Order: sequence, then structure tokens, then C-alpha cells
Amino acid sequence: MFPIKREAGISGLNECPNCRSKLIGDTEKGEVLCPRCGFVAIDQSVDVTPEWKSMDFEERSKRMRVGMPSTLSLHDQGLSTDISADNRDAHGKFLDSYNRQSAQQMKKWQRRIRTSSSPERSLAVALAKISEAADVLRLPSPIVEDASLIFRKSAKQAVSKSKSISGMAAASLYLACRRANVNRSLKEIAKAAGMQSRAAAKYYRLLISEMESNYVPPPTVQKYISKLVNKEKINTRIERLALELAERANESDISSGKTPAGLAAAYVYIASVMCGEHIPQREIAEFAEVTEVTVRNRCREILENFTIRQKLRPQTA
DNA sequence: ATGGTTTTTACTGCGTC
DNA sequence: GACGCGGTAAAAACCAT
Repeated sequence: MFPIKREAGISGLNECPNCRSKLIGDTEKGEVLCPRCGFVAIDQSVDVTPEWKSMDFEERSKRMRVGMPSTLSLHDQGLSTDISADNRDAHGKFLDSYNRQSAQQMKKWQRRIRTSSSPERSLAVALAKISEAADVLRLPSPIVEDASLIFRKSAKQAVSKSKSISGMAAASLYLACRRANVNRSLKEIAKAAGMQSRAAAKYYRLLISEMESNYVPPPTVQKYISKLVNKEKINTRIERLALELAERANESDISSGKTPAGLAAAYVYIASVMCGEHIPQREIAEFAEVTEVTVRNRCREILENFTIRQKLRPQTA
């Protein structure tokens, strides 16, 4: 038996963060990893390929089964069986009264058993929460899968023991976004999960301190700028300029400890002024989810530390 | 717990349209 | 006068110790 290779899709991560080579999935070990440096993006993923081999179409179609692929976002991975509700036997005939009664009993018990134990129940609730929040934020399903996996792991390691379920769900979703390079602030996710961002931050810290072995770098200021620009459909000229400014300023000492969002807002603001479009601070601050004061302070620091003035002239072209 | 840093809240004054 | 902007003080939040 040789390992079956497939494209990495489940994590939402396609590229190794260390060496940037394409990640591959090893379904035998249930891992998604980097072939060059051995970075493991995901382990314990579910093998979704068939367990059989087929030589031709006929054989394949005989062995083909129906049903949805298994998913980590349902507490039983979508693998449980439902007893149908229409009270018929395997031949399509209606059950007699005795069998009908016993079928009803079985249905009732199956329902109970499926989410019987407490961990099972909270898992179900949490995964529902993740899906719901992801739905609100229009996040793609690979992220939901990854978030579900993260939550499962945290539950396994008892990180989430006696913690708020929605808190851990939000934290898992946020980490999944970070891993997949999807720029969603913790604030947004907390809001979608119906909780305070302050609380969500606490759970996120807990989550990474307890279980994240490989460090996920925070989004760059450039990412924030792009997000800000996309969100408000700001002229791409401004975006390019803001990105250039950010790159030239190179963040040396003004950025440490400051929220990247505020810095990004400041760059976009400066760029907008330089382009002659002049977006009010008020608006930019709102879009970036920071205060005007913060925008002003960042602006002041940027303008103090770097002589951008030389750039003021040519942009009129 | 505490202290230092950063962000927010709230308010004021200035210049311009 | 409304608006955008700059500044400040105090409260709140955050982070490392």
C-alpha cells in the first residue's frame, strides 16, 4: 500500500508558512504537511477518499455510495444514521402496529443516544455555534472545518473544560481564520458569535497558550490596509500609495505595541490626503474600528518620524 | 496584584466652507 | 453654525512582571 496523496483543501491553508511550498495531504496519516520542511498544518483530518480501489468505471459505479461527505463541523461528523420517519419496512410496506411502536421507541432512543453524553452535547452546541458565526461572516467551509477541528482538539485536551462554549467557539474560529490568512478581527467574530470581544480575546489567548504549537503570525499592516480599502471601496490608487508608505516606513519603532488597525487607518488617511481625495478621519476610524484619536496619534507619529513630505509632490500625475 | 503603555471617552478650541 | 481637525485629561483596557 502506498500513501494516497491529495491536494490540501481541508485546512484552507495551501502554502507552507515557513518555506512557501505547496502543502500536500497525506490521507494515510491524516495530515496535511509541507513536503520540504515537514511543517504539519493539520493532523487528525478525516480521510475522505474511498477505502476501495476500482479498476474501471463499472466497478467504480457498483461500489459508489451516496450520502454527504463526512464533516468535522457536525459533532458526529455526519456519520450517524437516521431512522426514517415514514414507518415503512425495507420493502416499502407499512409497518404493522406492533412494529411501528417499536420503531418509534428505537427512534426516540437513537435521538437520545446520539447526543447523550455531556461532552457530546457541548461539542454539538459549539460546532453549531461555529457554523452559525461563520455563516454570518460568510466564511468558507474549509475554515469552518478547521475551526471545528481546533475546537475538537481543545476539548480533547480539556482546554475548554468549564469554559464558555461560545467563547471557545469564537476563539477556534478566529484561530482558523488566522491560519488561513483570512482577515477577520477578533472583534468581528465575537460580534457574530454574540459576545464581547474582550471575553473572546481571553479565550483566544487561553486557546493558543494551551495548544498552538506553531506560532501563527499576526496579520501585517498591509493586510489591514487591503481589508480597509476593500471594505469601503476606496480608490485603489489610495491603497497602492498607503501600501507603499507602509513599506517605506518599515515599521521600525512606531509600530511596536500599537494596534495594526490604527496604523493602517493612518496610512490610508495620509494616502487619501496625498491623493487629494481626503477621506475624513471620522470615516476611516469607523471603518478600521478604532478611534479618531488613535488615527491622529498614528498620523502624528508617522509624520514625525519619517519625512514623507518629499512624496507629496509627484502624486498629482 | 501592579505598574507602564495604549486606547477610548469626552470635551474644547481653531479655522473653513 | 456645521464640519473636519488637533489637542488634552482622565478612565478603561491591555500586557508583562
